[in-house]
Amino acid sequence: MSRTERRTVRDLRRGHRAMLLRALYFGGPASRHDLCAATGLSAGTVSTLTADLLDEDVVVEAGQVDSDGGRPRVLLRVNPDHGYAIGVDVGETQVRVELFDLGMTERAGASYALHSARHDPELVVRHLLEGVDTVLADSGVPAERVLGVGVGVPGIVEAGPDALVHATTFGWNAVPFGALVRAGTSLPLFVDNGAKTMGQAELWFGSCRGVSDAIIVFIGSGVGCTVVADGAIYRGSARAAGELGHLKIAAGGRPCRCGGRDCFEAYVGAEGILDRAGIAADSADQRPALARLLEAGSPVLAGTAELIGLGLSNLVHLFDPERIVIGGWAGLMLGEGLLEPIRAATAVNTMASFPPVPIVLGGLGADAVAMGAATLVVEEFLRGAQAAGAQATA
Amino acid sequence: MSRTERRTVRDLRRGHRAMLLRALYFGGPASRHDLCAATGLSAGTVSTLTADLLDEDVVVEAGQVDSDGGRPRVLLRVNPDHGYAIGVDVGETQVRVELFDLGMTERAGASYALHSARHDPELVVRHLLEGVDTVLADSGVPAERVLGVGVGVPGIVEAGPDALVHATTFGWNAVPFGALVRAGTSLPLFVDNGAKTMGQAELWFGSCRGVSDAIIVFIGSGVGCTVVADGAIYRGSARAAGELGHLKIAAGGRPCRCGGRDCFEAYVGAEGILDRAGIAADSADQRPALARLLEAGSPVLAGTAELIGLGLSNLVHLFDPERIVIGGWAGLMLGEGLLEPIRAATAVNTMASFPPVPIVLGGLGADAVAMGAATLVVEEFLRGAQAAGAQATA
DNA sequence: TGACTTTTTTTAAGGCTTAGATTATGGTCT
DNA sequence: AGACCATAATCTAAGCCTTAAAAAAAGTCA
Repeated sequence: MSRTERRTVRDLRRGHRAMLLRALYFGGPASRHDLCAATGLSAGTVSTLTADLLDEDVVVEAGQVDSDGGRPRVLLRVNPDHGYAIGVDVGETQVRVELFDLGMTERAGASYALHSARHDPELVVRHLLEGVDTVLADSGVPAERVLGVGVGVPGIVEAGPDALVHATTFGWNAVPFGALVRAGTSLPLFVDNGAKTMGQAELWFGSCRGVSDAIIVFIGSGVGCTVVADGAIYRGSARAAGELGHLKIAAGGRPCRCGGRDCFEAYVGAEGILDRAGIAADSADQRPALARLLEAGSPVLAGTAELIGLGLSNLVHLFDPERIVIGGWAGLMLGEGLLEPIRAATAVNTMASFPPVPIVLGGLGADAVAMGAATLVVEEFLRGAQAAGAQATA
Repeated sequence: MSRTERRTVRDLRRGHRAMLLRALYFGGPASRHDLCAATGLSAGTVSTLTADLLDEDVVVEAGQVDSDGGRPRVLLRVNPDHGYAIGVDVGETQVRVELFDLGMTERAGASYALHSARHDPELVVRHLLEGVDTVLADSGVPAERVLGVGVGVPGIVEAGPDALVHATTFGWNAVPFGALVRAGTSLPLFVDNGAKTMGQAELWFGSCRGVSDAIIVFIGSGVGCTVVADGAIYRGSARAAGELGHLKIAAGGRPCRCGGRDCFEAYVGAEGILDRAGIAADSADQRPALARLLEAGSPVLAGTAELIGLGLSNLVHLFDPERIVIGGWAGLMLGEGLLEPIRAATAVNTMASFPPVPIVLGGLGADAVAMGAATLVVEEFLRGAQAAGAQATA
């Protein structure tokens, strides 16, 4: 039943243009000849398409490669200064705003601490807007060259212009986050779950590069995940897929902050782990508290690895991924010491007929959420690839 | 990263042709004018494409619709006799072979009983091949008009020409099922997991018609499921996705026939239910035994509904479906009396931020596996839509 | 019978890709 | 140094495809 779109002969060109741009973006500098091989297009088509892109300054030349007996090939690459993307991580402890060029080099950043029970949407939005102004000023990038702002938030983000956010841990219930931000800026806006933006960052630049079926698990205070199916993020019918944190994994009856019981997150999220170890920590203190716990050792940790493995085996059975990545600040901390037990527990709980699934740590650190949020903007750019000005004023 | 294919101007026509054929196949009889609206193509294109299809006898006229003041529209539909598809259900208790025309009307069928511990691959293949000969003879359809044979088998089916099958319950470990069948027939062959073929049948003709994100749960002796993502079946990296049966759901420690513990199937599959109720039944006797249990009532049943609801809530959290369908012979039997408790248990275990998910029973009965297997053949036909002869001899 | 509707087919125009020919650019051999 | 070769990039002619508009077909209604 999968929908196929009507296509005109011009869509071919648009599609090929996007293909070429993707190949150039992810395939580093390449000559026109290389692009023929990468895209399967003929030399003539590559030639005219690249001429367009060069004209528009989307692509620039990047030196030559000496040949051994022939005309040297001219390398091309996406112009990193053609446009910029702002990524925002709305986390439990802070709002982090970063400005990237198209090459995903960070040009400026700003952070605003949040305190427990002070996750007022208006405050968060004020921080966000101030952050945008700050990174623009610090980097000297004019606003009209910014292709958009991507935001990663906790909880479920409904589709639609208002981007309604449901985040139980923030006490947000259908907060029109998108509408609030749009009231303060005219930049194109993209809002998604933070675990998903992290997943996209790992998919594009981290431990999942080139993998087409993968799962990226985010472990912070809470737990979420990104499912990558056939190279794209799987979102489900209401953009709520991947709510790994509230999977029911055991019959111990442990209450979860979502109001339910037996949720995965209540056992293996940082808050859950600390609580099970008898440590009460304010959200801002969880990182050091977890670090101390890991250093001191605790019987809770072995059980945590077991439970994570159990959860991951469920993901393997249902999604059959090629690879699993563990990220998020707590996930990265846990992974340092517990990766082997987690791998073992996952294997034990997985049927033998499944091929063994590599489990690795995220390669981008804890900043991946903001970077991934910026990739939402770049994704749109790669799809359409209009000139920067045209997009910003649309 | 999602791959885009290079396309030539002729691919446009091929794509539009397939689009048109799909619209006609699923949209019932329609006039050329209707097809313009359905596909978005211009009248001219629809006219030439349908002319081709009529020439090739893929499509036939199906009467006229009287107009009120204008040229009457000529209705077109896919020619049901243009080709035929054979679907095979390799189940725990029998091998069922059915022959369908393109309109999915059953033209002939044959069954071969299997007995416990007699799931020898060679025997199954012999039954299958004999069944194919029988349905051809009974229906009078010449073999060269058969577009292919689709087979639904238990367990995991690896991609590749040999179609290696791993089915622990049959004792099959990497059985080259496809190779064995191909040795006995030259018809195009499609092999997939039986739960997935059933899912595709429900998606095309049953309780999931027109739904683009759904989950179809198969409950028989064991348990499996089909994940429909964006109108297509989600298969994962090794075609093993959707192994719902071996999801870990509780910490009761109940052993599963897969060798693991706490598997969903060990609790809510027919075998598991009967076992928990203290009834030992040979695979051939499970249906009547379960029927008796349901009639007599048992405290095990309420718990079963609870556990099914728990499992379904996990699916909701991870996949965010628009709808859940319960099928399979045991699922349909359980659903008659337990659908409400299952719905309630699912809702209780699902976070409030999820929209409520309708849970319904399969609409095609227990024969859906074989029908779905035949749809694998039709799916290929709709993709390429070559003439019947050309495909069979390829 | 003639005006009006609606459906289909035909026709002219414009765009796209490809394959092959041509031009550009530099190395290699004598 | 100059002729010749190899590789890269561009140009050109040919073939398809879709669309929009015009024309034809087939009825209804006054």
